[in-house]
Amino acid sequence: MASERKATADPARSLAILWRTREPTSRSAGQGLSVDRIVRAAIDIADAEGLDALTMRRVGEALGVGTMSVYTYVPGKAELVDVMIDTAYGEMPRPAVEGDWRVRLERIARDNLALYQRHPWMLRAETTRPVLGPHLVAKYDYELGAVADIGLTDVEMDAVLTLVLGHVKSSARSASEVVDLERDTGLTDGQWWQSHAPWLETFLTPERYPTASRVGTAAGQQHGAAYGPEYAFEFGLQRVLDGISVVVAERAANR
Amino acid sequence: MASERKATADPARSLAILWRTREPTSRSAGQGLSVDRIVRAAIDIADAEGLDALTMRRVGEALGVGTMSVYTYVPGKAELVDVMIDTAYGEMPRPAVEGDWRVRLERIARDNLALYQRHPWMLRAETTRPVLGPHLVAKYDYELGAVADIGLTDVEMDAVLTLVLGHVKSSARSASEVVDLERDTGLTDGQWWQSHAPWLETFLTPERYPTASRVGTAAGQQHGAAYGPEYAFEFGLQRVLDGISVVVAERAANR
DNA sequence: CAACGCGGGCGTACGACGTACGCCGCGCGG
DNA sequence: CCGCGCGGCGTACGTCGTACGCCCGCGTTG
Repeated sequence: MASERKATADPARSLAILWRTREPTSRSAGQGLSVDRIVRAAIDIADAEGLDALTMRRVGEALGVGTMSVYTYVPGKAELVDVMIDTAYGEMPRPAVEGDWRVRLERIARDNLALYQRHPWMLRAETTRPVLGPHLVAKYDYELGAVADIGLTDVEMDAVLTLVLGHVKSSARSASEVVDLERDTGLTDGQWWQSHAPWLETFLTPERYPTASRVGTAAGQQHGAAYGPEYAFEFGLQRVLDGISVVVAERAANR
Repeated sequence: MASERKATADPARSLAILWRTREPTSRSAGQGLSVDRIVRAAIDIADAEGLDALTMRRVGEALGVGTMSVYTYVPGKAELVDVMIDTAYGEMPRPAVEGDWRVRLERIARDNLALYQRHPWMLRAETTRPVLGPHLVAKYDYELGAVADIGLTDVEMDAVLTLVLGHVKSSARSASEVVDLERDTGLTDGQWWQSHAPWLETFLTPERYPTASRVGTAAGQQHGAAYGPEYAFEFGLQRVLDGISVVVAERAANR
């Protein structure tokens, strides 16, 4: 079986917790510590102060409990983060959406973007393959429903979803970087570009980098206008959906 | 100016190193330590053993030098990583490609994918906004050239590039996860899915998750056939390019 | 009703890590 | 030929994740 996975979580351990393989003992029922309380506290910390502030000691403190007590319910920090991620997926809405596949996919994209904005730490935590917890599976099932019955093969359906969600994640990451920057420097994105303008003019000269200097300036002003990442998200999303509609139309024609 | 940025690099410091603001002293010229040697050693370590193995002590050892000597040339680990990233961008090819914008963009996508496969640590390191080093700027300038003169606005050109590169990065990340998994568990991706099959059948039942179980199985078999992430990359890339061609055609018609 | 055993809770400690600080000793400019 | 500046580095501190073993109180059993 698995062996010396070191800096990374043991998927089997995470799965056991996620699917509640272990029933609560008579003792632990009621008050006292529990996986749920630990996960909730951990998510609160990460939401408020970021992944770097998420410390096992911090989690213990937040629960009024010794650091090592947390390890009674969770094998390690990596597995805790796995459970946090699945829990976050669990809080997403899954409404039945009126409209065609494009409307549904667009809705899914926006819901996922909102999730990442609510929990920016997910963008840094999801570095390894996500563990197949119950909420992730439910989310996957729900989202696949948006592209079912439009003539795609199963593998294509998966690929479409992967493409859309990948774009959302990229965009969310860009947006999150802007937020981080503002928090860390106290400058808005526009002010930041402006404060670096003299420096940029020194090195990013039109002679050396003709296209980059022109487009970079344009994109930078866009940022100053306070809707840089949002524009990239919207533009990219429409392009992706346009591209998907090409295959969908193809399949419909060949039916 | 900047202030208490803690776990993150000081961009001004990184920029100073990247653009060679400091000229080499008479003493340091010749043999001895240098930013270049440090960065080269660090990249070698990260390529071979991943970002987690990249330690200031490790870098010192690799150069036959005390740990703290590294700090003479580099203000800290975060800035070192910044310089590593820009250096990696510097080794990318920038050929003049024959063909239309689609051929050029496709080539760019493949070159970037190859970069991430050669340096998987970049996928985990590029979590904050990349520092505008000389090689990144040159790369940006080169890649913008692929979509210049096809009727897009400057902001749209930037958005197109962002979209394509975002897709490449997402795909590269998926592919890298598969490689990591194989290294850590000794199982191929297919074997891994197979070993979890009984478990999946227990929880991922068609009754509870009708679509997910069917599509997940199909996608899982695709992985077993040893081209999961590659397929997602190719499929997504063609969709993205299709989507871009829609705007391009629109612009051409309205000219 | 009493003794027991087990499991939740946790104090201490260890081995990483990044890096601040201050000391050397070499080699160049005067 | 001398002094000093700078490259090089040994030590040490604070932080992290977590292994290990102890304690105490509860639920179960005779």
